[in-house]
Amino acid sequence: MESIINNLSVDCVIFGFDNQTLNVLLTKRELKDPSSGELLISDYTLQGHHVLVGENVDDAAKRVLLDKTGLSNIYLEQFHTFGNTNRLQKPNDQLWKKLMYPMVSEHVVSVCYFSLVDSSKVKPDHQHEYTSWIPVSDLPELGYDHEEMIKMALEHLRNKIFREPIGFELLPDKFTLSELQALYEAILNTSIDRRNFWKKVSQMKYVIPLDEKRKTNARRSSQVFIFSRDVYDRTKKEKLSLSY
Amino acid sequence: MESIINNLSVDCVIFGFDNQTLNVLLTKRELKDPSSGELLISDYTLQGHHVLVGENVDDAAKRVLLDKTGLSNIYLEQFHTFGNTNRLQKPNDQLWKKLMYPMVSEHVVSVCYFSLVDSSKVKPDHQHEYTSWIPVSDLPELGYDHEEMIKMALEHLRNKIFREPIGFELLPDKFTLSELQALYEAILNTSIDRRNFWKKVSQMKYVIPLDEKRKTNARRSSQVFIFSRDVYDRTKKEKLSLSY
DNA sequence: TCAAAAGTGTTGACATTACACCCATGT
DNA sequence: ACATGGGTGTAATGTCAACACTTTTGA
Repeated sequence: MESIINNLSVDCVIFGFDNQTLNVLLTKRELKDPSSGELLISDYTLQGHHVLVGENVDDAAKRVLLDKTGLSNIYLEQFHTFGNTNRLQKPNDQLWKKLMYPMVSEHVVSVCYFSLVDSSKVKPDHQHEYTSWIPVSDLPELGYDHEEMIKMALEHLRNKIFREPIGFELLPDKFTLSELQALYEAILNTSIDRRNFWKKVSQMKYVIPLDEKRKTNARRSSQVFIFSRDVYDRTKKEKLSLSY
Repeated sequence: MESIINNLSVDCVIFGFDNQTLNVLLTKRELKDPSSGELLISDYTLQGHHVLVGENVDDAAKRVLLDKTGLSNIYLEQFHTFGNTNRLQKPNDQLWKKLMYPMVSEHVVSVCYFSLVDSSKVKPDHQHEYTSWIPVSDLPELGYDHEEMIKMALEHLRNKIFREPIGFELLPDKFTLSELQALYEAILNTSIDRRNFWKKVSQMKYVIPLDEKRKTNARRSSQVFIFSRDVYDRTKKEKLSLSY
C-alpha cells in the first residue's frame, strides 16, 4: 500500500441526474458501540481520500472518482480548497478519527472537486451498500465541512452552467429536449418556458438533432439530440476571435 | 519563530492599477555565485509563504498580503490550488531550494489567491528594492509555476469583473468615470465606447456621484464618484428576490 | 375525441451598439 | 480659437420573456 500524505486530502462532490432530481453521491458513515450496540455516529460524507506520496493532487481526485464510480475520463473540476484548522473538530469527526485514523494530522487541508456524471453509467457494483445517490434538495446530516462543500459546489455548477455546456455531462449521450430542460430546471431550481428553451437550444449549433425519435411518456414521440464538443470548441473560438 | 507546514504554501497574485496599466506585484529572485560573481538565478516570483502550523490557510494568505503590502482588509479570493508534483522541478527552482530551503518538501502544494489593491495605498517601505509592480502584459521570466498562476488569476479577474463590482477595489475611493473606464479597458484589453460606458455606469445605483469635481489632465474638470457596497448589496438582494 | 406533451411563430420590453452632437476650459 | 476630454441624446439592432396556436398519438 502506498503511503498517504498526512495533512492533505481531496474530496469529490459527484453530481448525478436521474431525469427528475439532481443528486450527489454520498457514503454512509456508521459507528456502533461494540458492547451496547448504541449508534454513536450515523451521518454521511463525500467521496474523499488522502493524496498519496508522489501523486499529483488532480490525479488523487481522478483516483477517488474511479474507485467510487468505476468511471474515468469524466467531467472533473477543482473548485475550492478548504483549509481551516477547525474543519475536523466536530464531535462526530473527532470520534471517528480517534478510532479509525489516529495518526492523521489534526489539520488536514482538503482540495475539493466537483464532478458531473451520467448516473446510468455508474457501475452497480460500485454502488455498494454504503454509497448512494441523495437529492441535493434534501441533504442528510453530513460529517466534517462537507455540507459547505456541497453548497459551494452547487453554487459553482449553477454559475457555470450558464456560460459553458457542462450540463450535457449529466445526461446520456442521446437525450431529448425535455430531458435537457428538466436538468436545467433541477439544477437552477426554477421553471423555464418550454418554447423559449427550445428556441435557445436550437440556436446552439453544438446541440445536434439526430434522425431518430424516441417514445417517452408523452403521446407524441420526441426528437433525439446529441452534444458535440467539437462543434462547440470551434464556434467558441470564432466568437472569441470576433470580439477582438 | 513559528514553524511552517513543510508541504503547504500560499501564493498571492496581487493586482494593482496605476491609471494606465494593470500590474502585478513581483519579487526579484537573484542568486550570485559567491566566488565568480556570476548570476546563477535572476527571475521573479509571486508573493508567497508556507502555511504555519495551526494557521488557517486563508489567514496565511492575509498574512502574506500584510507582510508584502502593509494592507489588511482588502479584496482577497482563493482561486485555485496547484498540486502537481513537478511544480518545483525547474533548474532554477531546484537550485534555489537546495541553497535556501533545503528541508522543505519536494512536493509543495500551493493554494493560490488573487488580490486587488489600490496601489497608491501600498506603503513605500513595503515596496523595497526587490519588490515592484510589473505590467501583466509584459511579464518577465518567472520561477516555479507562477506564470501559470498569474495567467489563471487574470482569467478569473476578467470573468468576475463582468458579474461583480470588484473593479473598484483597484481604484482610490474617489474616482472619475474615465479612470474607471481605463481600468476596465486595461483588464479586458479592449476599448469601450465612452458614451455607452457612461450610460451603463449611471444605471448602477451603487456608483454614486459626489458634489465634487476634479481637474484631471482634461480641459474640463470631471465628476467624482464613489462606490457603495451597501447600496450594491441591497439592490443585489432585490434582484434575486425578483427572479423567483 | 380528448388530454398531454411535442413543436412553431408572434409580439413587446428591454439591453446593447453605433453613432452625432454640445460643453467647458487650458493653451 | 481651437483642441481635448467631459457630458447628453437618439436610432438601429439584438436578446429575452410572455403567450397563442398547431401537431401527434395513447387512452
